[in-house]
Amino acid sequence: MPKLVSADVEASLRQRIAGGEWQADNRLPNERDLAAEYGVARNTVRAAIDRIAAEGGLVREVGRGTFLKQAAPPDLRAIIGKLTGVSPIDMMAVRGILEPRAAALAATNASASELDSIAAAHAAASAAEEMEAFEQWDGAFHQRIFTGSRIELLNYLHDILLLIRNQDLWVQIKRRSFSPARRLAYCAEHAAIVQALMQRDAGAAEAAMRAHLDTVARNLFSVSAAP
Amino acid sequence: MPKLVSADVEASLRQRIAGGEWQADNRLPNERDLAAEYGVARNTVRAAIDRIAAEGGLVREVGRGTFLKQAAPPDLRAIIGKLTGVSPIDMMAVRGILEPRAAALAATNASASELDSIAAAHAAASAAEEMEAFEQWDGAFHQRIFTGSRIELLNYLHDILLLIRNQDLWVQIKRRSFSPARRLAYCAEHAAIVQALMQRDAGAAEAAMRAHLDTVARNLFSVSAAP
DNA sequence: CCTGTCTGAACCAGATATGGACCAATTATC
DNA sequence: GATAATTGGTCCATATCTGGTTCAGACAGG
Repeated sequence: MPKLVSADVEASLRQRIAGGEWQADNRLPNERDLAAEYGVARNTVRAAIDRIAAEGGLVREVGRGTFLKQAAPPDLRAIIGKLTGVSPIDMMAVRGILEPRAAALAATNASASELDSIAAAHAAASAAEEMEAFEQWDGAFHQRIFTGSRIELLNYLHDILLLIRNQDLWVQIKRRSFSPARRLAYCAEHAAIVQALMQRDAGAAEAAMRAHLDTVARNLFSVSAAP
Repeated sequence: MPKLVSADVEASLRQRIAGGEWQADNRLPNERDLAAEYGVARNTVRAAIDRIAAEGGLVREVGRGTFLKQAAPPDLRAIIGKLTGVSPIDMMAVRGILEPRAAALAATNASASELDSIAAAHAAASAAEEMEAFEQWDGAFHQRIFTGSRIELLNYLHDILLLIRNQDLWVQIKRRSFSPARRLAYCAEHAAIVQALMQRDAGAAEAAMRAHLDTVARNLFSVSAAP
């Protein structure tokens, strides 16, 4: 039975914090008292507090105590939960902010092999006949541009956007807007981006990406797909 | 009839998992307890769990236990893990991409009350003497600009950035770079942003935000804080 | 007899918990 | 101002809990 005690303590503390138990003076009981209260060793309580404090919800000060931060930080899980309900309009707006800059950064920062990898994804997408295969390589193309930007965090944010993009509702929207003619148009725009990247022309890459996203947005939100 | 015992255990376990018996903490009883509960040898229980785990429904961790694998998709978990290790340089690069655009959008999209709320956060930050209070209002100031952009997804992405910003390591970096003189400089730059927003001047808001982030980045990455 | 399953047991290695000690910074007390 | 008490920070040796592995033997069915 007595196993993963610190996880239990952690859960209990989180609950009590959320319940406002110590909001009066923003101060938690000291570690020794908490350990006694829970009937566990101090190190166990410390492990639990460590995990909560790592997320920024608590501040510890030697000789003073452990304190609540005034504003509780948003929980990542909750954020992700909200992300699932994001509208396609918002999605394209954010892509319109991130991707042109990512392309510009990739033009200057990407290694030669990264550029090759981007070009390869473009080639594979161009060769794809079916929508599924095209979608996959299109996703890889954009992903690799983010990788080429050499900004890790930017890459992670795009991972999150990809999660949204792969959700059912989004997939349906994409399917409705898909047509062979549009696929060809996308490939031509991709080619322009690749060319700009290869020439290390940041401004051109940014502009080409912006034009591409404009096209995608226009197609996504038009009433029906062209025949 | 000692036959098909492990199959029975397997079926029972599957049923209990599906029934949500252990969803509270995602954790199954340990193998020895399960064996005792079913009146069976531990090896038998292990064989049953082996088959369930092979399908990916369970994860076993030596020394910890056997857990249900249902929570977040694995790629999401990976993203969460990576987010905690992001470098400050990356962080500022991404802020430099997102925030000026958010400011521009807020200049055109924010409601009057949202603008008031932004101005209020600026005023509170200006009035704050201690670093902690200033940090809090500074965070609120930037957060409210994202809210004013009226792009939900942008707001969520900033939540994620805030999460990183509230982590221990990041807090230490900020503390090192903090000084009263710099706080005053930040407040002056905030004032310029607020003025541009109030005048609904998207271009000026974007430029003011960009200048502000440049200052912040320069201060963060300089060797030491000014006296 | 041979095969497959279950039993009961032992031991391993990794993760966690314990109980204690000492340190360093802060605060209260004299 | 000196001293003591309080509090978080760090470390350690030890114990316990957990899944991982192996083995010898029992037993049923072909």
